[in-house]
Amino acid sequence: MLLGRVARMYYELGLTHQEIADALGLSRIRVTRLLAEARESGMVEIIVHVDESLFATEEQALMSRYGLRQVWIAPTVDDPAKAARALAAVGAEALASVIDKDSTVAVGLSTAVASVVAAFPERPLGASFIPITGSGSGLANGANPHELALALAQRTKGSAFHLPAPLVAASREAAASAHADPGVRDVLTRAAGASTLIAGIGGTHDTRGILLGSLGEEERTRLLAAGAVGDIGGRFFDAAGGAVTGALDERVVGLRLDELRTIPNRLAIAGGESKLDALRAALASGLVNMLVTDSATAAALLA
Amino acid sequence: MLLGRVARMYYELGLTHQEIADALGLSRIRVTRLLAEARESGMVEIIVHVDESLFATEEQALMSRYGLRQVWIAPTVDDPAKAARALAAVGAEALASVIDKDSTVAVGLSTAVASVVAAFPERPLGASFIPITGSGSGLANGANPHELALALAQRTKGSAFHLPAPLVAASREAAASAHADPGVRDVLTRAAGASTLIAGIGGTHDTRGILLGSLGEEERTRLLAAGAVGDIGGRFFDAAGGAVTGALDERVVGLRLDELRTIPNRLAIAGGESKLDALRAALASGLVNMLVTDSATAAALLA
DNA sequence: GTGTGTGGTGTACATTTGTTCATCGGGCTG
DNA sequence: CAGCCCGATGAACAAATGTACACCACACAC
Repeated sequence: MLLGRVARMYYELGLTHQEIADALGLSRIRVTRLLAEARESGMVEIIVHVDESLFATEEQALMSRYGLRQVWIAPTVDDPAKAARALAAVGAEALASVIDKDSTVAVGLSTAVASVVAAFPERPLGASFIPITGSGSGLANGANPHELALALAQRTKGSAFHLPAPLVAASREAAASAHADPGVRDVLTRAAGASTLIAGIGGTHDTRGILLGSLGEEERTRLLAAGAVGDIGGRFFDAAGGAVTGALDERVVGLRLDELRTIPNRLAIAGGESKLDALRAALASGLVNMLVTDSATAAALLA
Repeated sequence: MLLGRVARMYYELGLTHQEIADALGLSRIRVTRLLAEARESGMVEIIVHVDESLFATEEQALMSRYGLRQVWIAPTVDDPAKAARALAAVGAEALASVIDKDSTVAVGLSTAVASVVAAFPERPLGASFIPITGSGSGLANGANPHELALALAQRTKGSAFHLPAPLVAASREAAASAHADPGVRDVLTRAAGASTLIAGIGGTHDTRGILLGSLGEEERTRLLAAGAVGDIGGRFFDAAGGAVTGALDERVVGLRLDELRTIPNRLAIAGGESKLDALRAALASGLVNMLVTDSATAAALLA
């Protein structure tokens, strides 16, 4: 109610925060916050009436080059925080355009997906969201797949599933027994039967990835030696898109790459130079068939 | 094209003017101006999803008190310039909601109408606009009724008529001969047959009105002595809404009050204490049946 | 009661946005 | 060709907006 008054006074009547505050007996800062809330909540909708995309030609080129269903490109910006936000905004747009109320969406774990979730507008699409991996134990908040699924479900007034298992179990036996749990089994089966996958792609060039950052040095060198160039949901793959198996892989709880491939719409979100090798492999091998990236990465993928 | 890129980068991706400028090789100031243009041109649309009006109860009260078809109220603000803009924004909304492509709109001359025109969004409604009075000779620009009609026609991709005559002729004979001109006759007949009237209301308490300000002291006292409390399009009326005739009235070129009354939708835009008496008379006598005003004036009209 | 957090609030500051003004160049007129 | 006007441009400034931080009140636990 107050929200609506403030929003209309600002956006329709062009008053300043201060003037609205004076008129309504609030503090300016309060008005500022109410306006932010009004935008967040979707009460204020800003539409730019332009049909064609910002990078229509590059998107077209990437689609035909790698046989992709759809590509979205965000402009590359210097400030990394801003770049992530821009990528996330485009990613949110992409996700929103791909899903509808009948969609079941498998949700991967990555910082890119996390920021897409944060940028996702509240809109009653009513889809279901299912994590494709277990949760990290001591991870920073917002970086658990079920948190992401839950947040998406809340924003779309849809439903979320929870995968009660760790992302990386302590041993291969522990992982096997987690997979054997009926609840886990059920959720993973649902995830494999999803209509859409949204996932980030981890690179192997730096140690900032959620998973890679948590591994020991030894584990990392073993992965690199096995030819790993990147991962989706903790499942590493090589330059040809083949699964990199081994000790780590056997401890991961989540869908395998061959299971992911059964999902019809597979949307990857990734940008930046460190992801290039991983992206090339994932795209060329058809691991994903839709892409959200930034313009510099797009150019590199086309070169 | 550039406009669209800039608008999307700003509103959809949340980049700052500076960042967009850097990315596109423009100066920041240029981006600022492009964004202003994008908003002006309607390329950027901002919708606040709130059903009820800001002052629903007051609007309802005014409607039943004076038997009006519709009332719109803008918040009262201290800064007069801002207050005028807020009133104009609400007035533009009101006008836009009242007319459609089949409307013929009779346009009165007043500063309030002029600012509504300035605030009117570009939208292809395609109505016709017809001035109800002649044009002032030496008036500041933007304050000629045919300029207002023309501007409205441009913004709605509609058509405008021109009334080639002075607002106040030099003598009653000159006014009569102007009225006798077939072109003038024709336009005034069209105006009288309009579906909608939009007009400001002039008060008699200060000399800032477009018309009143141009009159001599003697003329003014004569009007006041005759009981004039306000005017619409140069036609003064008394507290009962009756026409104030006399030397000035005979020199005015434009529709008479009884002719205005034949227009079905009669929308007045006026606010401020100096207009109160005029508004009361116009509303109570049914001279107008729709009103745009500010909240303080609304409260005074209800008291 | 005391500690401890949590949500809401405003102050002070940093950043972003908008506006004014002087300048520049290009085209038109005399 | 000079003179002039007009629109476009950016620099410099003013205003508006957003954010980090400190504070307070309240609730809850011990």
